[in-house]
Amino acid sequence: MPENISDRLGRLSPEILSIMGVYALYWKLEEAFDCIETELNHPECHMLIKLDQPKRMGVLAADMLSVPSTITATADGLEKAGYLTRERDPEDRRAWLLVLTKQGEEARDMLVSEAGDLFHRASGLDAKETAEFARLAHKIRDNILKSGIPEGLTK
Amino acid sequence: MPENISDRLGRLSPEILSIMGVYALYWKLEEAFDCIETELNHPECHMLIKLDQPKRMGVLAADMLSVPSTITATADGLEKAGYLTRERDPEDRRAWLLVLTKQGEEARDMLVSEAGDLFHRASGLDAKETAEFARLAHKIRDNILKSGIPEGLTK
DNA sequence: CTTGAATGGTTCATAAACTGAAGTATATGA
DNA sequence: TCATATACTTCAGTTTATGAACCATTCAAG
Repeated sequence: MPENISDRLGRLSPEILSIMGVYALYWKLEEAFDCIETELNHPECHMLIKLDQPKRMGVLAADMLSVPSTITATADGLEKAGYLTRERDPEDRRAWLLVLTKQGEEARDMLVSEAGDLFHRASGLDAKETAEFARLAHKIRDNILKSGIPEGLTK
Repeated sequence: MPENISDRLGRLSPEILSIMGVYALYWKLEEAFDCIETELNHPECHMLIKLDQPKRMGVLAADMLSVPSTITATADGLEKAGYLTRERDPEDRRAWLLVLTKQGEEARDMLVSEAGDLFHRASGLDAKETAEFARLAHKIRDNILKSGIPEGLTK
């Protein structure tokens, strides 16, 4: 019965098409994340990927459009499992820097490479299309982080 | 202190850039969804948007990369609130067709228009870039639905 | 027909994830 | 030095998602 699943979407606006594509990809990636590193749950994977360098928890919260308490919980898990350590930020001793351990670095490298692979398989895009998609996605992310942090749009 | 939030991502692969962009956009859209129709929660919004025509619950589950029990719960909420009705599919009386009511149609129209607006504001893309992004996103979604339904990759 | 297996949804108990409000410690400015 | 703001933590409560067992209908054989 699932013959015409990707059905007549022609009349939908580019914005809705974009949103549907983004949601499909997000859901697919989340689903696929289950199958690589059983040790880690989703938010831990997300945080690990973002820790390409030591970062303050507040920065991560902004980066992940999340709130401090969520970041605390996720960091707790990663710290307890030995993937990172908390170090006081010398520039502001109220803040913590999350620093990956050796184990954390290795897990992150693995994750990043797996995720790249995943994107490739899930999206089905070739190199040129991927580059173009990445360019636009990067631009979108910049715009979101720029506009999303200072104000709040509604709250 | 949040001066260099969108920091040196130059060395990240296009795949990771894409993923980060997709996640940022997804999270931003989800956050923004909170602010339009307080009556509806997120999964209900998603389902409503997908119901551009009557659909079977199984089709929706495939479409949303979800499982039947989740679809049941979401449909229950929408039905109880008067946005849709269940009708037996005449072609297979085991299956239900989810059909939007007048109220559901109106809510959907509003949502679709709001979501389009949201995408516009969140992404910051111009019309040409949006069209290109939509083209790639649509292609990605097609690929995911095509490959995602039959097999399962790992399970 | 009648039977057995497959399919479309539902129920329910549980787990995973997120959040806001109140609290602690440090910083900053008057 | 004191008041206020910031960075993070704690915790209790909500929301969301899920798998396993279940019911009803269909389909394919005999």
